[in-house]
Amino acid sequence: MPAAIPIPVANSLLAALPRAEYERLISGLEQVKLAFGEVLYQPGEQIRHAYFPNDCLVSLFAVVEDRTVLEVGLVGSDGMVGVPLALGIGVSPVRALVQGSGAALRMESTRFGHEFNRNPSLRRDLFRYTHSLMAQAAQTAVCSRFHLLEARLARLLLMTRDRMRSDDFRLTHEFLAQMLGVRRVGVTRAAGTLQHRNLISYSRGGIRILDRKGLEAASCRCYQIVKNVHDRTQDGQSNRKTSPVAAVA
Amino acid sequence: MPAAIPIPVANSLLAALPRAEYERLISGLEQVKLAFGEVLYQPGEQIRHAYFPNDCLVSLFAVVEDRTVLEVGLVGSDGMVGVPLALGIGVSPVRALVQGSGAALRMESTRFGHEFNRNPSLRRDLFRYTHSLMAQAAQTAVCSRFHLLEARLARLLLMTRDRMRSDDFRLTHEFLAQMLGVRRVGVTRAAGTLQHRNLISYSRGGIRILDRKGLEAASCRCYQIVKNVHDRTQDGQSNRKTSPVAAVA
DNA sequence: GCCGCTCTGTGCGCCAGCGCACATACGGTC
DNA sequence: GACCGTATGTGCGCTGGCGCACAGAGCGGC
Repeated sequence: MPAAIPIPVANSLLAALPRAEYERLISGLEQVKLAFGEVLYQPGEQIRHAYFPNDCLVSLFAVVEDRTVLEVGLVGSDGMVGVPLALGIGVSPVRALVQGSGAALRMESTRFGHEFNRNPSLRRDLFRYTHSLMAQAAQTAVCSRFHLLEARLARLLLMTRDRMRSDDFRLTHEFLAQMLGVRRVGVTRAAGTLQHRNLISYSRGGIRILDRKGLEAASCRCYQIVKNVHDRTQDGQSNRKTSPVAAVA
Repeated sequence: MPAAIPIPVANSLLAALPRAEYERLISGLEQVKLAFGEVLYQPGEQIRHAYFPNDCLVSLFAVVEDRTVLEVGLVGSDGMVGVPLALGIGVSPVRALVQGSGAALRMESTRFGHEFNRNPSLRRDLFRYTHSLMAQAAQTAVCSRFHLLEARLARLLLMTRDRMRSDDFRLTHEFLAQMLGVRRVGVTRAAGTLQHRNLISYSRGGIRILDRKGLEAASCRCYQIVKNVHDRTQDGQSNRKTSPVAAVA
């Protein structure tokens, strides 16, 4: 795909790149459509591509056994799937699963490694994003240990909203249950309560957020904690001139 | 502390450095004694130093509220406290608390930033270590969601053992409870069972592992999963000649 | 050798979420 | 417009861990 053809880039990591670096990168990027349920990585397996979501959503799952699974990260147009590549690691520790279908740009792993080394802005932003993902995983751990399902569900819906940049999206109870590491029935109950409180409405695989503020109030603090880290580390990302890799903020 | 004076370095990250890079680093390192219970970082606060444990042990906690806390990482002589610095971040998302007193080397944050940029071997190893920590956090999340306390306790003891390089260590039920995010009484029960099975023995703040193999059998798979990632990413760390930052393994 | 502090042990009622089983409702297909 | 697959809703008994309260037991200090 020649660099001359403009590709719509909603992905913030790519959009924040200075023109020169962006131009250099774009020739290695390939536009793909990711379908719901598609598995991008399996734990322990080689990472083939880095993915930059444009309008799709990818969940990262820590896996014990095939059904014993918990979401530890959620990647939308704000990030990249494949951060281990930025750390010089070629094997994924998690399962990456497409939760909302849509478009993404991807780059083959070894090529990504080269571009990454040559592109200081990308490097800086990706390190920041990696940090934000770590914080997300850590907070998920406490959260799922201590908080009630209803609050956790609210948090998950809000996180999904932020990454989809939309108030309604397709998502079944079954799938939400997997992400939260609970039974489907548990989600049905919790979602029922939220709907009854007029915070959301849903039917057959579709969810709509009616009252964002209310949902935030119903969620646990973990939502804000993670969001704060994310906002703090991701802002001021564009228009930088110099980009020391490890400048201490 | 002049580079000429040899400091005993048990820390694997430092020990693995090529002589030249090690020499350059050592002058910025200061030896400190870390006392049990000392808090090195608080979430949201500035990171002042990077710490390289020699024979102490530091727990990383994700925090919701002051008492609502879960261990998401355990750092011994195999690693470093302060990995956000390697990602260009100056604020800690977690609480770092000294769990086993002992010696460590530390370096002031901004200086660390500079050395880190100049030192390709350190950079490579630290990125790998960062990845290993991420995997640890992710696995902790699933683990504490799904596994029984007894198995989780066994896992924690094994992880402590590996990082202390010793079969007995000082650790109260109260403290173990904090790490696991459960009541002290829960730990007392679980530890009682493990002792009754002759896998460990303990009394008043001291724990000894009697049967490592048995304890592994009693623990959940998470122990091996995390250990595998760690071993895989950390081996072949010494005697490298070239060190591309993001070589894809 | 006594005191006091910290650490460990036990009992009891409670509850969120589990596993299982089954009932209902929506929506696309032919 | 009948059918079928998928999505959602309800009931019930079970259990791991919780919160609270208190009982012993080791160890250091004086």
